[in-house]
This record gives sequence, C-alpha cells and structure tokens, in this order.
Amino acid sequence: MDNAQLLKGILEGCVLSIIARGETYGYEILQDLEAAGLADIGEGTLYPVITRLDKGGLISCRRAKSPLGPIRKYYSITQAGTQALEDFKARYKAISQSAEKILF
Amino acid sequence: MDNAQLLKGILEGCVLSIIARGETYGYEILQDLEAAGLADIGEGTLYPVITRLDKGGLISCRRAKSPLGPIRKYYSITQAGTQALEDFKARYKAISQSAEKILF
DNA sequence: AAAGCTACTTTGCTTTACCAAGTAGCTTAT
DNA sequence: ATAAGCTACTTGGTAAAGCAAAGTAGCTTT
Repeated sequence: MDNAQLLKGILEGCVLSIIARGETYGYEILQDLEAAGLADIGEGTLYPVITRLDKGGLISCRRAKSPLGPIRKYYSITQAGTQALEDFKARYKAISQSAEKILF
Repeated sequence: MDNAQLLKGILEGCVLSIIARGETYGYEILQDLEAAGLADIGEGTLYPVITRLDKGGLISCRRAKSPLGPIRKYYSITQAGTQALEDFKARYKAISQSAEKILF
C-alpha cells in the first residue's frame, strides 16, 4: 500500500490540467507538481506520461530553444485534450466522493 | 485513462475501512462498495484485495456457516490494520488535496 | 430439476508508476 | 579551462494492482 498506487491515474490528469493552464514544458511541469505537493515525481515517471498524452492527441508539441539549457519541447492542450480533461475531472470527483464516503 | 487506474490504491484502503466498521465478509463488502458508488467492482478484483490484506496481517479471518448459501469467511481488522488504515487516510488526504489544487 | 442467488477461487492480461542510467546544452566557480 | 551543477529529455527493466472470464459450490425457489 504505497503512494505509487495511490497516484496511478491521478498523475496523468494532473499533468494534463497543468498543460491546460498554458503552454509549458516537461521540466516546468515537474516543478509545478512539486509545488502542489506531489514531490518525488521522477523524470522517468513524468516524461512517459507526457509522451502518452502526446501520442493520444490530447496535447501538441513544439520545439524551441531555451534561454537556459538545452532545447525544450513546449506542449499545449488540444481540443480533444480539453474534452478528456473534463471527463477526467468528472470521474475523479465521482470516485473521490465515493472513497471519502467510505473512509471518513 | 480509464477508471481502473484511478481506483488503484484507493480500493485497498476502502476495503480495509469497511472491515474496520465491523466484522464482515467478501460478498457483503462488494455490496457496500456498490452502495457507496464504487459499482462494477468484480469479484475477481475484490477477493485478491482481501487476500492481500489478510496475508499482510491487517485483517484476520474466521470461517462460519451462512444462513443463506455457502460458507462465509468473516474478516475483522487487526491492530496493525487499524494503524495501517490511519496511515492510509493521511496519505490519501495529502494526495487528494494536491490533486484538487491542480485540477480545480 | 432447473434457475438463480450466494460465495469464493484462479489464470492471464494490461496499464502505469518507479528506479536507474544515459545523453546533452549551458552557466558558474575554482 | 575544467569541473561542478543546473537544465532538459530518453530509454529499459521491474512490480503493483485492477479486470475479464471462467470455474467450483451451497442453498432456495419455482
């Protein structure tokens, strides 16, 4: 019963939600997650999530030079992604309400 | 991004919490979950969770005849289970608060 | 005796988070 | 100038857990 399992499924929605706030890139997303309290998310965890979202057409990608370091891949949410995010939020709300009814 | 992933990790804590309310058995837990809104949890999903909790010493088991149908295995929470449930609740709260900060 | 509810078990599958390591651009300090 | 350190992304292997499907079986009702 570790945190990894609790995070499953939640992380993907959170990453999508962060991208929905405006164009951003992997490293910055990592910092946003950490700022929200989801610390200890490794790069090897985050980047596959991003790749999945991209392959699924929920976000789109654009390469651009960084003013500080190697090239960045900037991501924006797509229309399909916006829809998927709404669906996710609804499902999250339903499940978390059920869980809280049982737990507390 | 289906419900299965969202449920991961949550289910085990919910089952433990239901058992914490008083001695109960598999089939009844299934109905309690459904009543709380966690429908469509199959037997093939629930019973492995129970087995895991039992093997981990978080619940204890007692066999008894059912007034209606085959023999039941009644489960009660152990002291270790009570502790584990408290830990789980704390971790769940932390993660769900982070998630909600990002999502809503 | 057939149907249907109760009750638990088992097998194989898929998804996804994690760890570890690697590649590489750029800046700052010694 | 070179080593350290931050930025930035990639890849490979592992383990956990929910799910579908099927099986076994006791008991009641029609």
